[in-house]
Amino acid sequence: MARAATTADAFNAVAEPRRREILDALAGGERPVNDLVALLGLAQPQVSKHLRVLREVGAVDVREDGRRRLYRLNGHALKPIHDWVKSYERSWSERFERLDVVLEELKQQEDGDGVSDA
Amino acid sequence: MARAATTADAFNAVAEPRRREILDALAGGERPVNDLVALLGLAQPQVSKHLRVLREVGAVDVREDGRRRLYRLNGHALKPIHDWVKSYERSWSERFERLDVVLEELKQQEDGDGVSDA
DNA sequence: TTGATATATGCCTATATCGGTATATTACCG
DNA sequence: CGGTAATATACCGATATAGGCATATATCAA
Repeated sequence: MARAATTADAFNAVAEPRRREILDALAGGERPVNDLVALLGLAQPQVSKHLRVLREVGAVDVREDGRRRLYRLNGHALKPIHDWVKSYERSWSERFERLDVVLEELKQQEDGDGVSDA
Repeated sequence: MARAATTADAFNAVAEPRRREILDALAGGERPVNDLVALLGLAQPQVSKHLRVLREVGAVDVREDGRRRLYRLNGHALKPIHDWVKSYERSWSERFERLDVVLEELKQQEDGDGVSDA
């Protein structure tokens, strides 16, 4: 079996740096494909392909405008990523480290206080 | 060119669901490989391979203990993911939507107040 | 109508997977 | 020492890429 399809979920779609760049560019607002081509310095077909992947996982929406297609960010598709990674925030956040210290102290007290059902 | 290596960065490493499961399991504390094998219901070699990928991006650390190897989570490697995805939080968070409303109102007032250099 | 512009798609190649199975390596036990 | 347990690695096969290039499609302009 090969690796999961990039269109399988947002995690896979976003693993490609170019696609993250595209999303970052779209964070500034709706844009036609050629704008992205110029901004990212990629070939047009590649940009279209990346946009297709992002569309398939729901990270962008398209709107027709004459011969142009305007792509818009739909950050909601990224929520699962945020939700997952958020639970690891305590690993690096000083804020959470302090919280852990406090909780540990509380636990020590509790143990010492003999909060048993005796 | 093929897809980027899973060891290229945390984004790629974490795109694989099994590896996320492994990290989730390690969130509970240090564990030997066989524990993970049992927990995830995967074959041992697969677990070892996934652990290798996670090690290469720094998401886990290993410690030797006799013939076992104890793996430990190193969530710090996930910070870049968190940092990136965090900026999209406003896309779905009601909290940020309300903030946007407030900011918009402030902007309206400012415009109406004629804060010009005239 | 003819041509130019904007975008999507098809085809090709090289590559890095991911799972499965067998095996090598190292440590522990009697 | 011989055997078993714990883990890593090698090899294989199938597959889904990602980029490059050509081209189809549709819209606008003269």
